[in-house]
Amino acid sequence: MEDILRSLGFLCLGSRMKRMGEQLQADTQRVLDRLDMRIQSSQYPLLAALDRLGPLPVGELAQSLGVAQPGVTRSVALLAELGLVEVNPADDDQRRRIVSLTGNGRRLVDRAKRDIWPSIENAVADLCADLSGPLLGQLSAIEDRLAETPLHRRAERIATP
Amino acid sequence: MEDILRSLGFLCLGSRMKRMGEQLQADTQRVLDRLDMRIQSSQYPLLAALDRLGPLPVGELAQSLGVAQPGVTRSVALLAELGLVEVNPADDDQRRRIVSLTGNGRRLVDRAKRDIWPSIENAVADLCADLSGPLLGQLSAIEDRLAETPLHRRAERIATP
DNA sequence: CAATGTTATATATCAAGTTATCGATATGTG
DNA sequence: CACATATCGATAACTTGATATATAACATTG
Repeated sequence: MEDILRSLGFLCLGSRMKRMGEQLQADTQRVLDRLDMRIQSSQYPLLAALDRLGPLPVGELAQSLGVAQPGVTRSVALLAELGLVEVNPADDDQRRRIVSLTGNGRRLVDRAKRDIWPSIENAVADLCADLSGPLLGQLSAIEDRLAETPLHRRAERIATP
Repeated sequence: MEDILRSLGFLCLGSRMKRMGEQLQADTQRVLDRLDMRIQSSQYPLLAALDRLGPLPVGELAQSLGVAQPGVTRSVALLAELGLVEVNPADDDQRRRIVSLTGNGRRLVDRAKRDIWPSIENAVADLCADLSGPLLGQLSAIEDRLAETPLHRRAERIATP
């Protein structure tokens, strides 16, 4: 069965990258599911941002993640519900709401950094290893490799030391 | 402001590709909006599939687009509402519903192929021109170029002959 | 040939992104 | 100081992807 997005080349690059991104996220989710991490893979970038940059107001969090502000508001509400982040008004400006990791959030991130992220990162690096040349060719290679060996099996194989 | 997805490299490749795909689709939409095409950019792959492969049942359409079947069912219902596609039961198997372009759909696709798709394709090709080397570097270059000159301005500059 | 199983599609629900808009707080100026 | 304007975040409505499940038609088999 012909893969239309692949055949259309540059014309549908956006749709194709979105599709690949979704597949990678879904595969990553399967890796996370095997451990008892019960949050969605899509929430990790927000936690990682707080880890790297420290407490941030909603707007700056949105900027550093490259998504629109309402998306961050929703994610923060969800993570606050789970007790992983908390929100406090800024001292100097009552409009700004500063998001920070809670103790539980901190522990989860530390554990993820130690036990999980390395194996995901290695699996994706393995997926993209030794690629070169034009973008469309690299994308095709990644799709082919992923069809052959899904990401969660690569994460098994490449156990973290 | 640090771009977290970029900093995280392979770990968040899925989120990053999804984000880039969404931006490309949104930019493409802006190109389409300037003409009087009033359908969403995300519907074009389905129309292109019917154009290239001819009438297809829902399931095969889903496979050739690389998306799940319910998504196709919904898109088809929408395009049928607009009078661009029609659905008929297969002769031999009453379960299969064959999707095909209507006269209006055919005309829209022909017009898009002549007037619009080439300029989008050229704009994206321009965006990706002269890239080589590792994937992450190419993605960064595309993000940088897109921030400097959005796709819809590239489509203006590179008028189709 | 009736019962059971399989397949194709539709429907329901959820997730996560978007834009547009509202309310509350800051800010700046006449 | 008061009022107009700007900014921050929340909310609503929509889009489009996903999965799970229901329904209807076909296939198989005892």
